[in-house]
Formats: sequence, structure tokens, C-alpha cells
Amino acid sequence: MPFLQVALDVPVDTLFDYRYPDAGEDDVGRLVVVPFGRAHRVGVVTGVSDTTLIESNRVRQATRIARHLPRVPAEILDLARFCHRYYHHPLGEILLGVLPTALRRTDATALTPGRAFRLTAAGLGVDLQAVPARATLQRRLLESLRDAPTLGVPEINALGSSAMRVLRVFMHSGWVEETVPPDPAAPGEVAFAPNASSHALNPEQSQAVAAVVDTLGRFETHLLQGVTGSGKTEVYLQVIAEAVARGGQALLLVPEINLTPQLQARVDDRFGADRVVALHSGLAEGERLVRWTKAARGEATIVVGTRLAVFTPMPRLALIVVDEEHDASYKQQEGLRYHARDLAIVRGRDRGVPLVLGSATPSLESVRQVDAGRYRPAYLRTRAGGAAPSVRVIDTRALPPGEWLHPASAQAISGAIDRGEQSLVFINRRGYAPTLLCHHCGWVAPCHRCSARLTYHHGARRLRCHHCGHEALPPRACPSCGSQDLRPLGQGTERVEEHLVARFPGARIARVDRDTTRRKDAFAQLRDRIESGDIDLLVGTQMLAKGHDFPRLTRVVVIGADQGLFSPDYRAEERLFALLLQVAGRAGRASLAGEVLVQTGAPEHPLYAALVAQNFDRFAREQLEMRRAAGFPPYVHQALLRAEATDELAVFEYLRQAATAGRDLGEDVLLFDPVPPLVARVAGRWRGQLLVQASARPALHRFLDAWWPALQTPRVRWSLDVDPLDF
DNA sequence: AGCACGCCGACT
DNA sequence: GTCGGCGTGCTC
Repeated sequence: MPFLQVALDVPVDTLFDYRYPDAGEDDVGRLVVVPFGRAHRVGVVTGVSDTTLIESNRVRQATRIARHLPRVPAEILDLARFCHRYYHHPLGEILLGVLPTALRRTDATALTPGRAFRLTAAGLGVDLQAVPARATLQRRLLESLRDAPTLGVPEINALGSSAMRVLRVFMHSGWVEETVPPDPAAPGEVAFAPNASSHALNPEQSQAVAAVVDTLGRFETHLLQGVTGSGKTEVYLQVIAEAVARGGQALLLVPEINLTPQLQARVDDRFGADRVVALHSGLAEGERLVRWTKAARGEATIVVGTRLAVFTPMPRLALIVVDEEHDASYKQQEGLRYHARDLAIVRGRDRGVPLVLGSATPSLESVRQVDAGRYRPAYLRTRAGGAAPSVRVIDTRALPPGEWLHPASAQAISGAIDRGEQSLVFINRRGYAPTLLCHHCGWVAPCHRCSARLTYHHGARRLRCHHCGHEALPPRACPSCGSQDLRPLGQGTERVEEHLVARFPGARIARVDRDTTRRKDAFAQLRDRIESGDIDLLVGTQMLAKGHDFPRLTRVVVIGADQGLFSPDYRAEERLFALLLQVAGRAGRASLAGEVLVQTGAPEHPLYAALVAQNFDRFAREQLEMRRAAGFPPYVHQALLRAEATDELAVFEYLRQAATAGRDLGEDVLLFDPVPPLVARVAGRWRGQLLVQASARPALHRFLDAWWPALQTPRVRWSLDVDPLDF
């Protein structure tokens, strides 16, 4: 009897062998229910073999293989195996982690074999509005049936516990009929003509499209570097159209905040909503499964999604686009710490398909690959409908104490108000003031659970910790010296808003940050007000920097840009430059010239010269040269061992032992001393980290492989972060 | 991760 | 004398 090698969602680096009577090679990649310990679990078959190393009386029999479900294709198994090797993470956790969670439930229903249901003509004609809004399950089921050609029992059950009952009611009404289940192995429909686009391209765009189209059918990485408003999205859409016209599927990865209804509408509009599926974290479990299945069967032609979507099975994958490839949200910051852009490249290579990485400010890693001749560059330097905004650096050192808005900035804002244009004051700090300070003894309000200061929120009259969420009432007197002279120090969005209200009486001012957009739809409503010209002056954080175009916005004032400049993190400058250029891109459109004023106490910093010139290439080469000279990535390769526990001593004891064990391995790597991260304690847990560095990747991975056993302990919570972005 | 087995303090 | 603390170790 053959044995299955099964990957299970357990944090051990082991596959588990099970007997299964008629198992064959064909079952590799299939989901399987197995007895594990005293319970049953869902796993993935990663191999079938006639032998096992486990003594035969310990090998149990698998309960059932789910042969009616689409299998995890070899390509995704390989990608998971790559993650296993590269990120040093258990294969089972990876595989089960990238599958829709609905598939992981063992309850018999979730994996009962194949029946398939579809809407009848009558069902298709049902007006969704006619279904009571309260009947959420009915609506969800109807929507999902519209989304996919057919639904199986697992997908239906994932929509809600009584979804099958609702389905039976629909069948009675003649809205739904049972049909033949689709063959999971058969590719979906191929013939398809996208909306022939009349969107004219400028010469640079045409050249970029042609360069990518030329490589369809083989692996090639294109770095599309285009300033804000240069029409990168149109290039994406046209190369996707070509890939799709040739019968392929396309994967479009976007950063978290970029998967907006607007973008989806644009893609839907071009390719037809029934051909496009969007995958993001906001999806209900059932809907995710429906869309995943649609992609895996080849019925969806285009997948638009955030980082996890890089693992979506796509049988006819022909092209991968990674928008805003430098964006940090592509890096998963817990569990399997993968980088979706890097995995996209691995996938493209293995699959033999081209990639387009797009950004106005590519990561230095990608720039270096261009310089090394490994990526093909394409540039979009022409900004559609007008000149780039002018950038001015404003020296704030001469400002009187307590003043934070430079006269030149104030003048720019009032000028814009007079002309009926909009301005944005950008400050990357929410709350009222980042510190509450005792002017008598110098005490500042600390968080008792974190090594961080509490931020004062004036509206809520609360001190809040931005790391753990802890809230406290501001004390009336200083707990240290009893003085009542407690004052907020520094600027946050809330306080800036307050100043602006006083400074520009009559101006319509809106604040956009996490606090004002917490409520569902709040952001959309604010955006509508901004677009309709209902707002003169905006105060906002990062949230406003990305993706949103406000045609009437012509002035941007950046406050407190220096924060990141003096951080010990060597990536701070790269991030700040990208952020500033992105914010600057908000100013001016079409006929209205834009102006950006960056207030800084360090105007002579070379970053600002490159920013004024809006010369990313110069900045990037300067940075790369510094990185090379200092021996930082991308010229060396790093991995970070992180540990945390309630006991600070335990954390550092663990890291010290790990360091000792690592040094004993005698590999060609550099092990630094264990250090606390920037914020050493969060929510009552102490953190520590240990950096490993090597000049060559293979050496680093050889080391990590050998080191891994020595890291195992239940005493502290630990994780390994390969290619860390944050320290 | 669960979940057992396994040796030391306060309770029916 | 037992119930239970969570330390260590295993799950095919």
C-alpha cells in the first residue's frame, strides 16, 4: 500500500507519512484529512512513495483525499518549497497558510465530494435589491453564484453554516440547478477579447509595452520606473491585455492600501468584471475560497491582489505585475516573513513568464539589479497633462521657538485658498503631541507596557500608546515632582489641525489619519468631500501619500520630515525619499501647477538636493554607493533572529546562547551582538534581536540551516527573518 | 500548535 | 492523601 507524505500545519520541520490504499502520483498537491494525535487535520500531499522510514506499526491511514477539489499545483508546491529553504520555515505551515482557510476545516461537509450548482436563467434575472438587506446569507450566496460559473459544496458551506439550506430554497424557487462538477484538471475558457482600448499611449509608454510584450513566454524582469502621473497603470493594463489575448492569465500585485475600489473598477472595466478576481485581507472566508477556486480553475483571467495573492494557483499564468514594488507592505511581518515581490520573481523564473516591477521610487535592491544587467529598465519620464510640481526646501532653524509653520508655507497655503485651490499639510504623526512633558522636572509620560512615550490625544483627552494601544488619563500634576506645568510637546496631526483652524479662519479644514478614518466608510466620505472641492486645507499622515489623486490639490507642505533622517536604520533615507516624492506627487495636476514645500532643520542634507531636482536616479546611486562603502544590503545579505518574552533576561540569555552556538559553526558569516530593537518592550514583552550577515547568499543559507536546530526552544517566542526590512 | 506525561504545592 | 501548576516531548 502506498504512503503519502503529508504537510501539516504544525511548527515542526517534518512531513508525516500515512497509508492510503489507491494513492498515486496524481494525488500530489491534493488536500487530505488525516488523524493526527487524537484529532483530525487537513494537510497537503507533497509526495507519494512505496516506502517509509517510519516503523510500520506507527503509520496510520489517511481518512480521505479530497479528489474533487482543485489540487495545489506543482508550481505552488515548488514555491512553498522555495520558501521552506529560503525563509527557513516549516513547509506545512507555509502550505496550509497560503491556502484559503475554508479549505482547512476538517468537518466532513467541507470536503464532501463533488456536486456543483449554478444559477438558472431565472436565478440570473433575480434583482439583488429585491432580496431583503437583512437576509445577508441569501445575498452572499446569490453574489457568489454570480461570481463563479459553478459552486461546490465546500464553497457554499464556507459562506455560512446554513448556506446549503438557503441553496435548497433557491433550488425550489427555480433559481439554482445542480450541474456537472467542473474537472479540476481542465483549464477554463481561453477565448477572450479585452475591451479594445482606445487609450493612446505616449512614445515612452508604447516602448515599455513593446519591451514587455516582446518577452511574453519567457522569464525576464522589467523595472518600470515612472514618476507619479506618468501612466504606469496604463502600461500594466496594456501588457496584461496582450498576455490575456494570447490565452494567458495575469497576476497583478498591489500594496495593501492600493487595492482600492477605484483600481478594481478600472481593471474590471477594461477586462470585464467576470474575468477579474480581487484577493485581499478584507474578504470573508467563503468569498476568498470562491475567488481562489475561480483562479485555480483558470476561469478568472486576471487576479488582482495583495501580497498573499502571489501564491494563487493560476494554470495559464503568463505575466506578473508588481505595482509599487518598493512598498514595504509586500513584506509579511509575522509568521512566514516572505517578500511577495521577491517570490513573484522566483515564480516568474520557475514558470518562464515575464514580470513588470513598477515604481516611481524603486527599491535600491531593484536598482542594483538593473545596474548589474539582470533587470531590464524602462522609464516613463513624461508626466501626463503638465509639469512636475516644484519642490522647495524650507530651513526651519531660524523660526522662533514654538513656531512650526514657516511664513513661506503659510503664504503658499493662503495663496492657494485665495485661488480656490486645495493644500495638504503632511505630517507623519497622528495625535495631538508626541509627548506630554513636565516643564519643571523634565518628566515625560511613559507607557507602562512599552518602552515608548505616550502620545497625547486632545480630542479624546487621553494619552495613548501607538505601540500597544494602551490608554490613560493625562495626570493633573507631574507624578515625579508634583508640578502642574505639564505641556504637550511637538506636533501631531490633531494639533496641526488646531493651529491651522486658528491661522486660517474660514478655511474648510479636514484631518485624515487613522483616528478620523477608523469608522467604516469614513475615508471614502472624506475623499468625496475633498474631490467635490468641499475642503480647502487637508492635514494628514501617510494615508494621504499614496494612490489618491485630488485634482484641485496644488500645495503640499511637509512638516517634521527630519524624523526619519537621524534614525539608526540605514533604510530610513530610502524610505523618506520615496515618501516625500510620493507626497510631492499629490501636488498639481493638469492645468494647475503644483508646489511642494518641505520644512526641515537639516536643509543641507544631500537627500534634499536630490529631492528638489526630483532626481531619483541620482539619489539611488548615492545611496547605493554609501551602502556599498558601509557594507550594508544589498551588498551583503542579512538574517535577523528575533526573540521576545515577558522576562527580559530570558530573551538575552537565549540570544547569547544562539550567538555562541552560531559562532561554533565556523561558517563564513558575521554574527553581531544581541541588541534590543528601537522599541525594546511592547505590550509588556521584551524584545531582542541578533543580526547575521554574509557577503554571499549560499553561505548565509548554509549557516541558517546548520544553526536552526540550536534555535529551538519553548522558553521564548522566536522567529527568523531573512532579508529583514525593519530593525 | 495541541496535548499528553510528569513531578511538586494548597485543598475536598 | 488528591487537584493542578506548566516544563518537556511527541505527533506519521
